[in-house]
Amino acid sequence: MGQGRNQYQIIRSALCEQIESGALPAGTKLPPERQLSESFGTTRVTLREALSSLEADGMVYREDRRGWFVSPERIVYDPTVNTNFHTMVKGQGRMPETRLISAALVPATTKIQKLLQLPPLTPVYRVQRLRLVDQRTVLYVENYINPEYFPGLLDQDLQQPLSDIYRTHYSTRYSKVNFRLYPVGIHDEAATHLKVTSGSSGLLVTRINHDKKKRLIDCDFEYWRQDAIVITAQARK
Amino acid sequence: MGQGRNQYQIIRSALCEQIESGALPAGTKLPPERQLSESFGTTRVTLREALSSLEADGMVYREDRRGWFVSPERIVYDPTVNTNFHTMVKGQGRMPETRLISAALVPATTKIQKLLQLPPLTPVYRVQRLRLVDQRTVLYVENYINPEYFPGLLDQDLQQPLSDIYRTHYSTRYSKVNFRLYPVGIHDEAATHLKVTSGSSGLLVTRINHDKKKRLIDCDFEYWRQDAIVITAQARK
DNA sequence: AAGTGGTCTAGACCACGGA
DNA sequence: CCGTGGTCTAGACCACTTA
Repeated sequence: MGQGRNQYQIIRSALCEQIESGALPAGTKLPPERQLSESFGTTRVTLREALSSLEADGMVYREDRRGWFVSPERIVYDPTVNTNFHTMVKGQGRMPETRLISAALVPATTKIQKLLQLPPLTPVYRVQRLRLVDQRTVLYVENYINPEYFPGLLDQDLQQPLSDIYRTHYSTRYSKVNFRLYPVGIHDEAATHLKVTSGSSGLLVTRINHDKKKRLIDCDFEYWRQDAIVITAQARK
Repeated sequence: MGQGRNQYQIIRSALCEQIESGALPAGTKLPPERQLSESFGTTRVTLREALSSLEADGMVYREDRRGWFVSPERIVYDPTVNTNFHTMVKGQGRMPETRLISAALVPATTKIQKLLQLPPLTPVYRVQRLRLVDQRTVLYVENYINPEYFPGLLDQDLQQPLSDIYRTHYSTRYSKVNFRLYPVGIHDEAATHLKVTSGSSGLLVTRINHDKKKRLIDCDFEYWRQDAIVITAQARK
C-alpha cells in the first residue's frame, strides 16, 4: 500500500494504517506535531508534509491552531437529487446546522450576471453561509439570488433552508438544473472560513423555478471539505 | 483577491495575477525555484508552499524534476455523456493519446467483485492506461472487465478505445450507469504515474451492456490531474 | 558536469487556544 | 500564562534532467 522510500511517505503509511485498522478512531485528536515528529525521528516540517498529504486525501483534518484529527465518515452528496443539506445530512444520521455569515444586496459580478442571465448592473442578493455536520464546519456556500423573484428576502430568517423560504413565502419550488464540479480552485472567502489549503473542492449549482417559463432563480457556489463529502450521481439513461 | 498577510499567500497572489493577466501564458515554464525564491526575498520552502497551493487549485503543474509550468485550459468532462476520451478531447481541439501500461488477468479484489457483482475468486481483466492531452499525462485509468463477456480481450490492440473493441469484436455497446466522484484519495499506482500530491481527483464509472439483461461489463477508476479537468453534468429532469 | 527539483534538518518567532 | 499549530529561515544532500 505505497510504502515509498521517503520519510514522509513512510510516516503517511504508518498513520494511514493506524487509522484504517481502527487504532485511531474517527474524531481522535492526534498527538502534538512536535511529539509526533520526535516519535518518527524527524522534524516538524517533514511530519507536516505527511499530514498535509493525508489531509488532501481526506483522511485527517485540522482545526485551526487546535490540532489534527482523524476524519469521520464522509457525507454522501448526490447533486442530482432535488433535496437540501439538512434533509441529506439527517438522512445519514448526522446532525446538520447552518450559520449565516452575511446576506446583502450586492452588484452582480460579470460571472453572476451570465449565470443568472441578468442585464448589466443588476443588483442581486448574496447570501453567505456555513454548514456544519456534528458541530464541524464542512461547507461554505455562497448563494446569488435573482431579487426580482424574491422581494424582501433579506427580511426572512435565513438560518432555515432557502428552499423552505422559497416555498413558504414565495410559493416557489425549484429544480436543480445543472451542476459543475470544480475539482479545485477554492474561493478566497471560502478559504477564510474553511481554513484548509488543499482539503476542499468546489461545486456550482443553478436552479430554476417551476413556473411555465422555468427561469433561473438562484445559483450557488459550494466549497466542501475534502474529508466531508463524496459526490455521487446517476448518469442519464 | 486574497492578498493575505503571509508571505506564501503574497507570492501566491503575485503569481496568480501574472498568470491571469496573461503575462505568463499557458505552458510557460516558471523560473527555477531558487531564482524565484530570491526574487521574492524568501526561501525555497516558502516559495514551494505557494506553488503547491497553486497546484492544488490547478493553476500550475509540475513535471517531475523538470520544473513548474502554467496550466493550460482545462478539459471539460461530462460524465453523463456516453462518449469516450478521444472523442471528447478532439472535440475540444486538443490532441488525445493513450498509452498502455499493462493488461492482465488478475484475481478480483473484494471491492471489484462487489462492483461487478461477481462470485468470489473470479479472475478479471485489469487494464492500466495513461491518457495524454497535447503530449501531457492528465489521466490514469484502471479498467476492470468481466472476462465472461470479452474472451480473449488481451489479444486485442488496447491502445485504441475500449469502446471500439467492445463494438467491433464483441458487438457490445454500453451505457455508463453511474459514476462517483471522490474529491480526494489518489490511488498509489495513479500517484506513481501522475506524480502529483494534491493535484488530482478520482472518478469511478461503471458500465452496462445493451443486451436484454443489461449486465455490468466494466468499471473503471479514473484519476485526473486537477489542472486538466472540469467536470460538468446536467441534473435529472 | 552543472543545474534543478525532491526531500530533509534544526532551529526560530508569532498568534491563537485553553487552562 | 503555557502549549500549540502556522509560518519562516538558511542551510544541506541526493537523484534526476539537461546540456
